[in-house]
Amino acid sequence: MTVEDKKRGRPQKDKQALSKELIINVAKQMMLNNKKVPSIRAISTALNVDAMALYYYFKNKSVLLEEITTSLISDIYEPTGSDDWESELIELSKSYLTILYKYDGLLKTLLSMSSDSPADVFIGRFSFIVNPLSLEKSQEKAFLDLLVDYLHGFSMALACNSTQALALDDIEPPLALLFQGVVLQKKTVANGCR
Amino acid sequence: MTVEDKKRGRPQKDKQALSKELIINVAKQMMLNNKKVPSIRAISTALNVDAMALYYYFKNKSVLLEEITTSLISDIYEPTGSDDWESELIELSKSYLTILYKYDGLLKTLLSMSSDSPADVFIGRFSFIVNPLSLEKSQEKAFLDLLVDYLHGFSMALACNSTQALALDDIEPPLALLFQGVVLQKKTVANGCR
DNA sequence: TTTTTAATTCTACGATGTAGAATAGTTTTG
DNA sequence: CAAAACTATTCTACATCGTAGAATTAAAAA
Repeated sequence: MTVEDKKRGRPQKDKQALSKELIINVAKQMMLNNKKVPSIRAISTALNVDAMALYYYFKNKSVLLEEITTSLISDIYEPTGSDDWESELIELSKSYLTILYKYDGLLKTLLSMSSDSPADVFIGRFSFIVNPLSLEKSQEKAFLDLLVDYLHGFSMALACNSTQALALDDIEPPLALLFQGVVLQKKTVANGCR
Repeated sequence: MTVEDKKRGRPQKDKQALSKELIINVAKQMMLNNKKVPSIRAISTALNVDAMALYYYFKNKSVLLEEITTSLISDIYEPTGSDDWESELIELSKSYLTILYKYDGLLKTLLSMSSDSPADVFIGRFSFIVNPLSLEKSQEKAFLDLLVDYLHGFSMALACNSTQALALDDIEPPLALLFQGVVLQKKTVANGCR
């Protein structure tokens, strides 16, 4: 009875607002501001709505987080089609890391999602970029696995090392090593050097 | 007033038990059994002690987790000194992953610890194993960074993919790629192949 | 013997996720 | 047009969590 005293029941048709999109957007904004996953109550407060209202739109919190995660896909770097695959991969990696960094706490959600996750999009774009290398299937898989798990690990390290500032460029030497490995492997096979 | 009704105050000298070590050991065992970080209350119940008793030994839960993490160091593979650095690194990596897998939820703790963490021990043993390669400082760092972050990422993937069984061997192709990169890089420099 | 210190339990608070019911509009149906 | 069904919301309540602070009791020191 302080100031607010919301009326129960379905709201009148005029100014209802509240929708999946609104909830997701507000939650995303809170993640950006507070650098952590907000509580259901915090989101609902920001929306000026009862906490349980969110459960009309999402079965539970983890579904909400999954949908937030899915909605991040559009932020992932879109390869230009240039044949400078190394630069393209670096660009892709950095944009992926930036997302994981900005929306801290979503990595676990992302990894436990079966599909529609930014990881899948990452994989698709990786394949596209790396296609001109015409690597063997198994080689490409090893390359990809090493890369994505590396990025996930790096992103966790970023998130935990609160002392350090974001040092995205730190991925370059390891990536360079990785790329050289792939390149040299191909060249070696090609001209018989050993 | 069910059955138990513990006496308050300092216990008599005879059968006190309770110590840092006991708490840590019980907590570790619970992590192994339940595959997750136990709550303070759960640990104290297992110890048949009030929850707040644990706070006499640890400032807060995260300190307890840090000490658990530190205590895992002894489980990390000790290199034999063999000059087969690739096998040694694989062995080291697998033992590290096994720990991270068995004690799920400790990765975050580990990453935010400033020292005495298994990661530091890992780094030390890595350096030892890789020493005969006499890599340049920056090369060795890139190698290490790529490896540890890869392992951390892989371990997260393991922990999240609850459907799959532990597939430690899946790290071998990526590691092979990584190793080949390092090796070929050296050979190339050595005999001028390009 | 008194005082201090050590080791414990009790009570309680503020988060958190969320189940279940009450409520009040809106839409559909007879 | 009234009744029934559905939709979208608030309210109340619970279990769990970490942990602050005080009370309590035994042991150790003075």
